[in-house]
Amino acid sequence: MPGVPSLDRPPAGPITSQLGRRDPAYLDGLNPEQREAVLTTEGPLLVLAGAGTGKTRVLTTRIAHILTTRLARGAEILSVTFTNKAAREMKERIARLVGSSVEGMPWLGTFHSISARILRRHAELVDLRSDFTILDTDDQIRLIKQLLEAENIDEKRWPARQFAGMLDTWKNRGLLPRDVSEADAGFFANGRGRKLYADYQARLKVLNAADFGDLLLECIRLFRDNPDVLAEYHRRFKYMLVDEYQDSNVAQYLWLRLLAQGKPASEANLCVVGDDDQSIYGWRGAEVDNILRFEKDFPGAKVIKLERNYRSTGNILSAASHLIAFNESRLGKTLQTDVAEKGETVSVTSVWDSEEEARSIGEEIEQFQRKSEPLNSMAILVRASFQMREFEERFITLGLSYRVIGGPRFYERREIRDAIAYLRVVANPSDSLSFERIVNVPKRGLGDTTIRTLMETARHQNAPLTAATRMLIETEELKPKQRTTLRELLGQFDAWSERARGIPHAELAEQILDESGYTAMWQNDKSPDSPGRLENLKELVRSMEEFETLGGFLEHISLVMDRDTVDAEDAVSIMTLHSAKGLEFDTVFLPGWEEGLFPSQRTMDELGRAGLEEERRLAYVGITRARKRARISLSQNRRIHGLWQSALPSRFLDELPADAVEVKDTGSSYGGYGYGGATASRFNKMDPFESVYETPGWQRAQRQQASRKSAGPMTIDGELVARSVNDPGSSSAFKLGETVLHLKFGHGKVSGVEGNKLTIDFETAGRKKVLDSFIRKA
DNA sequence: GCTTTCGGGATTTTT
DNA sequence: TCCCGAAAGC
Repeated sequence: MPGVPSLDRPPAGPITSQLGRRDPAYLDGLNPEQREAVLTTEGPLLVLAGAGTGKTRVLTTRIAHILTTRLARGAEILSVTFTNKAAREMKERIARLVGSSVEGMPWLGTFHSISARILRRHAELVDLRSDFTILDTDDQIRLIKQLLEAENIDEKRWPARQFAGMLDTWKNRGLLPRDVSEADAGFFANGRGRKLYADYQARLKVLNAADFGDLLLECIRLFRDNPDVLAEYHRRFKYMLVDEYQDSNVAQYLWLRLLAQGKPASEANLCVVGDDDQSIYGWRGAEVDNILRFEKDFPGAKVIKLERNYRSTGNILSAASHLIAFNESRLGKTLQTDVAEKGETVSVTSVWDSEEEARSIGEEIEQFQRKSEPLNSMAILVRASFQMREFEERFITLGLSYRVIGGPRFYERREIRDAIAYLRVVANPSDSLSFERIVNVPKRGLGDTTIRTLMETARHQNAPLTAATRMLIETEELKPKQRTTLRELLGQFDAWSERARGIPHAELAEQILDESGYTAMWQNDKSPDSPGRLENLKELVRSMEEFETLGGFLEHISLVMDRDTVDAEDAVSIMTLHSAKGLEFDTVFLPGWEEGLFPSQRTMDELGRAGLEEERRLAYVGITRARKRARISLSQNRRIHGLWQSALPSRFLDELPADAVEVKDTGSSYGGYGYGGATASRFNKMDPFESVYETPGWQRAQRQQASRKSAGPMTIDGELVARSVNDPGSSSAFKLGETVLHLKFGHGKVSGVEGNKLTIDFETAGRKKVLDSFIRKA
């Protein structure tokens, strides 16, 4: 192991000096704070790592340090991440540092994969068998639908999706059926929410299954009810590390606390790393509070702030820091850079509509491309995925290669889930849900009636679906045709299970797909996406080869829903702000900075001030993704759900520091009479427009104006929503030739009406195209 | 049992 | 506006 310090050093005591005269190579290049975070191995430690401050480096180096100084072996370190991607990355980096394989770190993984591992070992203690199935959202919803039907609950009125969402929320909070308050559960299906939850859990046990939430909850139950088991893990884990701690939810917190209880809280060797300013998953149950109160939970915890940013230019950091400072609930960090160069200013560009936004960003990208900037170094980060389409369309026209990150995941595709269902039944014939999924896929002439009979028998006999089917085909209960079909299908499954022992599982999968008629089903399908589906199936078989056993592959599938898109092609990335966390690019485009879209109105409605702060953190995440250039844009008009809506500039724009920001105006690009300047005004304190339209009075006026128009536009936080141009009942209240007043452009005469878009000749500003919601009669 | 049509809904997303 | 998922028709 060249370059790695010898393994027989004495355990590290307080900091460097005892490590020997010369520091080990892995500490090279760490700044003092990072180094301290690595070397403070004993006791609780909170590392607050701002964006781009080398968080992952600290984590991996810390583990490398523990390993090389022999404080613990790999198997004695618990290190938890949220995503499989992060876990994979850490494994790779530790391997690079320590120079050996990572096989020795069995407890590095996500909360869920580690929980699954623990549960399989002690399954019988939580009423499961060790081969329990892990349900994903899709399975979960199918199961809930069955329950709703059994309870005679109208699925139209009480959608299974909604209940799945509630279950998720409860499980995130660590609530069992008995803990759910009536108030919480009561409204669903007229007070049957709690019973449904209990029924659902009972059903899971019958199916020998656990959903994602259960992986954690059952683990918590296991630890609480079996102190001896918990003690075993206390002895095992000498060091615990948690990445992205700001994203942890209540259940994960409880899980962690139990595991940390082996010692008094003030002595726990627990290191959590995170950034309260990057907590963007509150809507999914993450509790920023976990990180905010770490010091209370673990008295005497050391807190180390990493504030030196190695990623972005001064202007970008200044913009991000200035913005995030508007949040009240934060621990407070300030990013600093050693680089004297401030770099390019952050630009804010106002455009007429989202089409122009896509066009101008496309042009800019082409310019960069001409200057030999790789497309890989550029990204477009949007708030909501519907914004992506406009860019895709534009880039296709331009012939600009792009890739969409996120989006429908590979393992969620129908053909993949079907194929997996076949494999699951082969691996575990009592997997009723999977059997049910594919029993009539491809179509085998088994309808509702047949399947219902199967399920009822299974319920009466308290047996898995396959076993029930086996029984039924020996009776006269089914029609001869169906009986034969089922007998043949079961025969096929028997044959496959038999073969599973003899041949490689990838090969087996191929045979199953062919012999079941599944491949043929898509080959005969004329729809345009069937070739893609066949391609995906091939890809699935290919990816199976990487696994030793079928079981190993299926476990991976259930827990690792992401797929590495190792895409060599040079392309611009398009993704949501959420999926951009943890990534970085030279140039980042941030479109759609408009009130209602970003910050999202819905978040603010649902979570109030906390929601606004989370949106602001999202903006912070977005800006800090940029190394050299951040380009913000906003559109004055946006079509959402087919409705034209006028938009006000995002309040976040006001929170950017004037000296790091440059306001551009492409108003002219809309046929020469674009409605530009409104944004500029937000940075120009002389302009009356800004001061006026933000006052409560102006907003009230707008609201009144809105309510006066019958069936008129809705009000969004005091802002008028533009009406559809196509809506005949909503032609503008303004007439040609009428004299009007615009808050920015002053007096003018209406020279054109097009739905609620008006062309107006202003006395001073000339001809402009504006929305009527910005206009008052003079 | 399979295909068409209608209606409702429409952020962010991992495991 | 557009897409997806459940009832009606063949």
